[in-house]
This record gives sequence, C-alpha cells and structure tokens, in this order.
Amino acid sequence: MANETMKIPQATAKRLPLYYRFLKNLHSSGKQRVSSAELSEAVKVDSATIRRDFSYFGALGKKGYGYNVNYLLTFFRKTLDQDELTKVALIGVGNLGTAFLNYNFYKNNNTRIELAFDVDSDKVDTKIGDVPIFHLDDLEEKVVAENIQVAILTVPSVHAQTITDRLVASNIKAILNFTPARLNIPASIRVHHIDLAVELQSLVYFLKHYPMNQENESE
Amino acid sequence: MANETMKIPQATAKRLPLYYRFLKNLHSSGKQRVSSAELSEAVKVDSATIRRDFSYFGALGKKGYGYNVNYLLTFFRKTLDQDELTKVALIGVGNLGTAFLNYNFYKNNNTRIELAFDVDSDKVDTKIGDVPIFHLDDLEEKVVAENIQVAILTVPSVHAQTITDRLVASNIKAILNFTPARLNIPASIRVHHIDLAVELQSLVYFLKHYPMNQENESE
DNA sequence: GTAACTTTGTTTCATCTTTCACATATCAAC
DNA sequence: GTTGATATGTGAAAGATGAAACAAAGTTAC
Repeated sequence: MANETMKIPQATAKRLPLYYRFLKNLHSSGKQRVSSAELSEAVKVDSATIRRDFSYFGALGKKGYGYNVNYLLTFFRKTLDQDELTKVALIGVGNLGTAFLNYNFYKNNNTRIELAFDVDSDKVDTKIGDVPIFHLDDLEEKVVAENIQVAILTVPSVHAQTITDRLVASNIKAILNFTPARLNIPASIRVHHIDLAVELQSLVYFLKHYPMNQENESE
Repeated sequence: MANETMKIPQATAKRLPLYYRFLKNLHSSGKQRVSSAELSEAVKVDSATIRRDFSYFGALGKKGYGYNVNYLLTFFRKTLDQDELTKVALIGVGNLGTAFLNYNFYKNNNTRIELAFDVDSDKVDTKIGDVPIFHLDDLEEKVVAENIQVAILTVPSVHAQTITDRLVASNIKAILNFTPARLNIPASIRVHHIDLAVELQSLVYFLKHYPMNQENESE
C-alpha cells in the first residue's frame, strides 16, 4: 500500500540513503536486476526488512523477478530529493571539520557544504576543496545571505550552545551536532547528535556485557 | 528489581555513557543531588526513561529526594568498567583519524588508543598526542603483541574489508567502522557503523519529509 | 503452453522501547 | 510528630521495529 503523503517509519528512513548508495554501486557495475536477498547480503539488513521498507513506497518490484535497478534508482533519487539541493554550512574547521570538507558529499548528492567558519586566522579566507572558510564573526550574515538550511557543528563543546543560538537566529532548519553538548533548541529545529566518545564507550560496554554471538547493528 | 547478571536493554546501554558524562559534570560543579527531571533537562531524555534506565540497576535514588550524585557516579563508574582499560587501535590517520587521536579519550575514561596505523611514510614513526603511528604492514604483529581489543576504522572505504579481515585474524573483538563499507565479519565480532554521509542524508530526509515540531534523537 | 521455480508484498507474531500515571516512600518545615 | 510537598520505581498501555512465513504473481525452461 503506497501513499505519497504517508509517513515512513524513522527506522526505514534512516536506511534509505544506504539503499540508495548501494543501488548506485550496482548500477555503475552494470547490474540490471537485484533481489532483496542480494541487497540484503550487500547492506547487511534482513531481506524481509528490505522488502518491507520498499513496500512503504508501493510495489516497486516484480514477483519472481526482483527489482529493476534502474527503476529503483530513479525512484529513490526522487524520493530522497536528490535533485533538490540542500545547502549546508560547517562550523569549526578542525580535524573533524576538515574530514567533512574533504568528503565528497557533493558528488551525486543532494547536499552541499557551501560555507565553512572558523576563528583561526590561518584558516579564514582560505578554501578546503571548493568550500570557502569565513570568520565566525560573519556567521549570521553569510548563513542568511546564502539561505543555508543545515549546519554541521564540529566545534569545541564549550562553544556549541552559543553558536547554536546564533544559528537558530539565522533561520537554520537542522543541525548535525558532533559535540558532546546536548543543545537547547526550539522544537521546530531538527538535531541529530553523533557523539564519538559515546559511540566508543557504548561499543565497549556491549563488548563486555553482551554475548558475542549475534549480528549487531549500527548507530 | 536489580540483578547483576541481568541484561540491560540495548537502548539503555547506549545512554549510559551519556548519563555518566553529565553526572561527572554535575559532580565537578559541586552538585550533591539531582532529580530525574533535572537530568532530563540536561541530557534531553524523558525523565521517565531515565528513571526506568536507572531502575534496571536497582533502586539508586530516594523517593522525595532524587539521586545522590556521588553515589550514582561511583555506581556507574563500576558499571561502565571505568577502572578496567580497553585497548584500542586506530587504522587510518587522515583527518578523521587525527580528530580521534586528538580527542581526549584517555582522560577519565576506560578506553585508550594505544596504536595508530597508516601507509603514509610522512606519518609512520611519528606520534599524535601520545599515540605512536606504525606502518600498516605491522598491523598484525602490533595488534597481537599489545592485545588490542577494539579497532577504529578510518580508512578509505576500498580498503575497509581487507583491513577488517586482517583485524579479525589478529583477534580483534570489536570494530568502530567509519567507512561507508558494510563489513563481512564473523558473528562473534561486534561492529558499529557510523556513516557520515548517511547521517547527513537522513537528517535532510527528515527535514524535508517530517513535520518539524517535535524533539528528535541522535545517532 | 505447462510445470517448476523464484521472489515479492503482506499478514502475523514476537520483541523492544517509550511513555503515562500513580501508589509509595522519603524529605522538609513547623 | 504531623502535614504537605516531592520525586522515585514500576505496572500497564501504547508505539515502534524486526523477522517469519506464505499466498500470489510472475519468470524461466522445456
């Protein structure tokens, strides 16, 4: 049962970009069709889960055949808004920030880091890849002017809240927060936290307290 | 109902390091007691969820009073094995790897990055922080000799599977995988994936397809 | 064209997770 | 002490997720 206006489960939504990437791989390796079982092997998600995920969007496959790679790819491109660009700013050009800037998000993607900010005068007014680095003082001005919708926060955690407040005032819509700080933010703005220390610690906790004989899942 | 041998829900286990960190903050700011409501405000987790999480470990609080910060902190330190060191190796000293090496995991923590590996001769035989960088050729030898249990994988994704196979052969127990590759790995080894591109893409998907008036969660 | 095979889409079930709501215990003040 | 305020711990309900299983539909081979 498909319905354009229907809400997809969050768990499914989180897997969509993963499916999309593997479909691109399949496509560029010349594959015409793929079954949920093959895809399952590649992305390490149960095949029933994959079929269920796809079914939220309607009957995308054919019984006894599988899925047409091209069709799926086209469909997901639309669904994931691959044709519509989301503008991103990155705040904090340290090692982690630089890693992001070097990451090829813009290649075949719907997100582009347009601006970066830092306070280090050695970095301000330089570029990494194609991304110009501005001084943090110019944050509001540039973000508003460029109509940036998403911010990646890779600054020291003490500055996270202050900068967040400034981003909120600049009409940002979502934040990808890599600092350990838990941000105070209006409910209308979406935040995803990725806390590197917590990831490592919880991995260690699982390692020590859980039996080690079953598959495990990520983030 | 508490029981040392009881399995804690995974969702709870993932929040423990977060609680622990905020309790440390409270402690160092001199706070003696804390309620689940206050903690909820700080870590952005529903207060009922916090009470439920804590209750898996027994009755840690007092009705009408809340939780004693010191007691909780001591309890969690034991529970999270803060006194027992887990040795970690980092593979791939690019920007992301360097970010990790500069991160102060070892400060008050139960995990230490002991070794790093890379193929770049400019990096091999140098150090970042206290962590010596070796050539990838020496991976097996060093990992076995140092009895490394966890690996952080921050290499280009084409090399992820090959290196993973070598880590498995070297008796690694868990991998924190930052590459987009989905690893083929024995069921006995724990893997957590953190896929930066997927995180950004799924944030954008939520942004565009979900109503923006409720709190959201991370990782 | 028919039979055997393949693989989807969906129904159903089993878990896991979060949240509500409140009885119960403790604290604090007088 | 007694009273009122406070905040826990938990039973029960609601919600979300994952996986098994299978009928139905389409494919492939002959």
